[in-house]
Amino acid sequence: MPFPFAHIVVGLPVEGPFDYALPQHLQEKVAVGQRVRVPFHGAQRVGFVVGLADKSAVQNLKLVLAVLEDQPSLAEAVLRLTKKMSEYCGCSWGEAIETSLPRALRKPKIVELSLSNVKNTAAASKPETVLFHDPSRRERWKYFQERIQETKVQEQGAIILVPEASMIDEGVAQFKKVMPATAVIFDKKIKPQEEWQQWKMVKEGKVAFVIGTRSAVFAPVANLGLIIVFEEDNSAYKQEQSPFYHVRDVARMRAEIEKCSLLFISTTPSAEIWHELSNGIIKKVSCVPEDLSSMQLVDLSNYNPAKTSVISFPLRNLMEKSLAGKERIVLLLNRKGFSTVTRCNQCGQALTCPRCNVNLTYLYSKKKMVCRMCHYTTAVPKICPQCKSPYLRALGTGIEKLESEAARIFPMARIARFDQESSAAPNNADILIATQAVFRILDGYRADVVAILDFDAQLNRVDFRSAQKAFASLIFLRYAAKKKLVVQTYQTNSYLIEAAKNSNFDLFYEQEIKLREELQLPPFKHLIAVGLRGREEQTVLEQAQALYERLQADGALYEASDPQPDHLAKLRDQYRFTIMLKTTAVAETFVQVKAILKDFKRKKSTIITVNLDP
DNA sequence: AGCACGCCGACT
DNA sequence: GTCGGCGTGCTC
Repeated sequence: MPFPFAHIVVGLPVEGPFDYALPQHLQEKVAVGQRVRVPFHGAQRVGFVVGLADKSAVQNLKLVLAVLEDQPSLAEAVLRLTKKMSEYCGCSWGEAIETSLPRALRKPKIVELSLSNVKNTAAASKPETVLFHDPSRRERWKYFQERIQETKVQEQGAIILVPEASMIDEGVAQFKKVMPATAVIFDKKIKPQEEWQQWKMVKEGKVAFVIGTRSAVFAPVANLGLIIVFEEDNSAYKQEQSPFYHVRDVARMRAEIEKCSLLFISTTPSAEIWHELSNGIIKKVSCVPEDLSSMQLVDLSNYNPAKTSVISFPLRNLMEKSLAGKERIVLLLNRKGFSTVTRCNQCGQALTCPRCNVNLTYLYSKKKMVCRMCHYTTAVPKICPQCKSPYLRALGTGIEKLESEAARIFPMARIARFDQESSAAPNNADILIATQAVFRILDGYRADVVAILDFDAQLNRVDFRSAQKAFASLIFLRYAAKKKLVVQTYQTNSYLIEAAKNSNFDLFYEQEIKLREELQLPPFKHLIAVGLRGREEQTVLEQAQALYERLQADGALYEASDPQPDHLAKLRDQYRFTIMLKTTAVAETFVQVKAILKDFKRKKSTIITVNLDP
């Protein structure tokens, strides 16, 4: 029986659904999950049909103008997934649907889809969630191939998620070893037209295996048997714009809705995932090998590096021996450029970015001053902009300065540098001096000795995940170094370093999870960051304070913290403050926060964002 | 998000 | 007297 009304959502941050009337000739053609063209607030937009009805409570309904496709581009399971995601991320249902679709379908263009002939076959085995813990990364592909084979045998499809586009090629190559040429690639960097072609192949059931980055989690695989997430602790899986979703969470929702298996393949799983091993929700398959390079600590409190060099004496001795044995060394220092601070010796003024207020980095190679946050670039001043004296000094060591220092200490060594802008690894360097960007090539690089010069900088960050991240990089580097990992630090007796030194994962996670519980951080409570930003510091702060008071007044579901200036309080000419909410009831808190914001927002031109578990 | 409607300053 | 500034409100 044809329905005369439709419930429709749009890709805007407005609650819906909105009711529309269906003209007679469209009633036969329209179905739930289809894209339609609708008039909305004076303009025409793409609407998504989320329901049909035989009556509506709203008077003077507008008419649906056109149906944009013959088959619904949104399967019922994806509709449910996006609905759940919207509640969980604090975005509208329409926004969630829009992010789930290829860019080509966000425009009101008419498309044709052939009907998929994929039959839904239930898997022979019961769906399960598995963590494959493989710190050496030697076993992951074998395990991956076995699971892909299984999925294929059960005539189901799979989604394979990798954190970065650079990992797609390797994934495809490994995939092809078990199944020649039947995977499709999803990544936001490909052209919209190409993305649409790939999407269509999956939607029409021509391909059942998808490999890609973040957005691939929404791929329209019809008979989904398995979702694989590589390195779920990687922060690239978190979208840093609205909707602020994390792939790990969306993958879990999807696995639950579609009753499919979920596999996390990780070197250092997140504390959130590890915590769920204890309650049996996730099953662990462990592959921790016995053989491992050694780890040596250099206690910086015994060697006064600030006065001499960022290369401590023990490290220097070790490097000498290593170089004599024709070994290859990687020195890690996570500061690009030559110097990190340029200060006037006369008035003490440091050169800062006019838009972000952070110290400008001096790039020796380009003879420029740059801001590491916003890439603001300026010429190197000859005199102090404040007092006009000519005594500007470059302080703080970046990798360019380290390079010249290493060249002075080891004049015979071949030295190369690697940072964000570098592409390939040099193949004949004795010493490679690098920032964290080197992680992406280290798997294919023979590094005998790796030394972290500024380990403490990783720990002293405000981010509550800094311990997790620091631990992850220590473990990664221990396996990347063939012989030895050297860590220069003041904190030689931290549990994190001890756990990494003894390759004791249980110790690290036990301590980390205990700490998270004490501080009531994820996974025990969720954080919702309500961020305010604007060009006038005073206005933003006043707004933040007022909003905080409003939130505080209705705070039965959550605890609200005072508005705090962000880590970078001024970024790209905007002042930023965050109010942090802690809660166990995410969806309910979002409903309340949204109600408060709706009533509050009618103030000034301040931008407010809401980010779950930042 | 955008787009319309609304109430206060410099123009023919 | 009007054009248009952005601040605020609403979208079936």
